Amino acid sequence: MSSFDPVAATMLASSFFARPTALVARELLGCVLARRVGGVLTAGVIVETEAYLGADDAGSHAATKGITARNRVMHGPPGRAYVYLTYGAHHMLNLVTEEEGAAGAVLVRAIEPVAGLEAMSRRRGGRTGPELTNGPGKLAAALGIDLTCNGAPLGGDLAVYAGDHVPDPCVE
DNA sequence: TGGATGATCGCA
DNA sequence: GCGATCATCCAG
Repeated sequence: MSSFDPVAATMLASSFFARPTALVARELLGCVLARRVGGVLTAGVIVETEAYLGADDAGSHAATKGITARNRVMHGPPGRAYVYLTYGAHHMLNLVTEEEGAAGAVLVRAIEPVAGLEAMSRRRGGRTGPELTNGPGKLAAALGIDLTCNGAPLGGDLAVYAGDHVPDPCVE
């Protein structure tokens, strides 16, 4: 019963991502990231995100003066997946934010698996536990995210849903 | 703590 | 065309 139900959940529309990156990153916390591959549904609650504004963030790939093939997706329309391979062995799942023309993306650093645990564990080489998706590269591998998902629009095999009850954010 | 590993960026 | 960098993960 702990399984995630995409039918009852509300999928986040592109308008949700067409907002300030920092805000989207914060709002994404608690949301459910769902991935469907070969009819197998895997999903996890986003527990940690990192906002990458782009031009102002030196760590972002968009820190360069112009738009490169890699940052291209960042500058594109929101509500799309930006998959990036780093260290030659790990994929990073980013969600493009801001409206088209503005660079922005949110890196999903960690999620808590709620559905398709077996599939995730299987992809992780039989590993289990919180370490399944306790890291950027881990969650991408667990969800089966690869470079083929780069630039893929959300709503298909990859989508983000709002939790049944989003906790009231305490203003700090 | 350090190594592995693939792709990308900037410059000549 | 070459060298350097990268938002990490795993093993001992």
